[in-house]
Amino acid sequence: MPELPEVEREVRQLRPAMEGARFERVVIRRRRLRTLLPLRFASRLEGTTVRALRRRGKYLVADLSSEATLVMHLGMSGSFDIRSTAPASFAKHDHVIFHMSSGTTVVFNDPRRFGSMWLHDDHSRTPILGLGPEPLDEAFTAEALATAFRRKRAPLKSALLDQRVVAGLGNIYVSEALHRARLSPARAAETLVSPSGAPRSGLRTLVRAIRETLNDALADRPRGGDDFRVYDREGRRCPRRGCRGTIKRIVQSGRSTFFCPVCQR
DNA sequence: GTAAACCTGGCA
DNA sequence: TGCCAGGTTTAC
Repeated sequence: MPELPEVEREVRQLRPAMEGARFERVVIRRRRLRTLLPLRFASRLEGTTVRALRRRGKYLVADLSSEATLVMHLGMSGSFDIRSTAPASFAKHDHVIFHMSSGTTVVFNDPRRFGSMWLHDDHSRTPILGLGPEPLDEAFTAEALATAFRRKRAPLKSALLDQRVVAGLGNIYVSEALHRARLSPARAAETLVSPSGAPRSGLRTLVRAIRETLNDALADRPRGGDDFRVYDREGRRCPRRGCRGTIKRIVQSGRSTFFCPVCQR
């Protein structure tokens, strides 16, 4: 469940267990995640304290007392379990276990193993380095997006999935935000930028729509099913007031996109 | 640019 | 059995 709102929720839940706490024992049950955890991963972590736990895009970032940084990504199916007592046994896909000095045990579970972790001494070559702006930060403006979209022929859908353009959007919230902005996912990104490089009005609408979509998702309780306007709603009525359209599913660069062909242009 | 690859599990 | 899944990277 991992786009920006879900990762943010994960970070907020982990904070009480991890911030200010020390890694007492780290157990790696499977080293081969999306990347291979280095041999000394556990020993380098043990004894260090988490100064702060934060989110950057879809990454969780722990700043450590050792000056190193622990970066974590949930992939498609990763999640953290917080247990107040050390579990007697582990589930099939429990890959990494943090025994914290706070007394809680944090278990990283990931059936598909698309998630991973990195431990960096220096701040170079971190996966978070190339990320675009945080969509909920002030730096995420129509002007900033216009720079990224200028002469970009890619459809809006794939342009917004590009984490270098904006960090944290995924397949669900791109569909949701584009519907809210009444923009077609197939439209070329560059059509929202004027020849001078200035943002067109649709781009301002899009920036607002992205913010609202993410803020709504953050305010809600965890996803429960019928929470989306268009995502996974092929064949259903468009939820926009007065629109008689039907939600369509198309495939763009190998991934499902849901939209209303009537009100999204 | 898009397709395939990395994995497992759930569902028609 | 085959297809689909909220991600990212690598390879045509």
